Amino acid sequence: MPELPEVETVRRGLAERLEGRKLTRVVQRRPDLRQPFPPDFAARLTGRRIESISRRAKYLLWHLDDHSVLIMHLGMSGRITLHAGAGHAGAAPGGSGQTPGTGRHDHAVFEVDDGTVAVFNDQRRFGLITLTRAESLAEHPLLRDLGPEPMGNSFGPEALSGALAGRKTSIKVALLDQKVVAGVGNIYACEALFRAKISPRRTAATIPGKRAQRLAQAIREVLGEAIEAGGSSLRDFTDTNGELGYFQHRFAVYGRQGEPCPSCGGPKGIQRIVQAARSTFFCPRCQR
DNA sequence: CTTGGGTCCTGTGCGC
DNA sequence: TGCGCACAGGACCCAA
Repeated sequence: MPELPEVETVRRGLAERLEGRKLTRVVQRRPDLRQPFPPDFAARLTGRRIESISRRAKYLLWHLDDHSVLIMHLGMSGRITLHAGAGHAGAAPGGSGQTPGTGRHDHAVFEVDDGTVAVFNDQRRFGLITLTRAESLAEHPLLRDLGPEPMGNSFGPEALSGALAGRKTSIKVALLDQKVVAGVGNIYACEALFRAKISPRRTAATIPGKRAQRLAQAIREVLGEAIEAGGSSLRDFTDTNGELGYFQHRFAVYGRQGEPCPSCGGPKGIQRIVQAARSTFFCPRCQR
């Protein structure tokens, strides 16, 4: 589900209400997600202060006051919601009236010292939660091979064409490789290629020069606009308050097979193909 | 090294 | 109404 813009939207919601707070209660409700929780998970977190919450690619990083870092990934269906403390008499969003954190797919619960409760929910359990040390964060196996942050200074046309050099796979499949650029997923790969007018079927290595410029620019633009819109909500995604994102209304191609191309209006319209077992949407007339 | 395919898991929507 | 299949914002692991 969540790609970079959705994870960034969640990060902002969490940071606003959890940074500076102390974890007073942590509940682990099953032994594993995509991988096992670390040993003594709840005990190692309880009493720790959350100093900051950052993001790398699609990973959320909770930096704690003992130099440990809580790493979270939302997989395809993960979400994190915040619920006001019991004394605050606010309707808990998405909680359907019951105690937050007790739902069928609520896998971990984090309560802080003002009573706010963060609930990690993941229907498909492709997400993960683990702990590491701040000193070795960059070398963590989950993070060490990630490519540049697309919104950062180390990403641009040169970095992109460098990462694509010699690769015979299609540009669409290459963009999903987190080593090429970190945080792009299926939706934004399709949307960026449309904006750059590049065919998703084009061989990745044939992108350098002007195409790499257009594509790097398109990736930054589409991700930036999606972050501003609070991400995209197709089926499960909500922000930490249970609110939907609205960038899905601005998709040019994703999920729009058969509709006229918003750019050329061509007769065949938007096509859907399958690449590496994922749907790709594009306009064969505009994208070359 | 790259690449393609299968896999994890639950849920929904469609055609028959 | 029921059943089976395709598909869903991701990313590992393994064989070739």
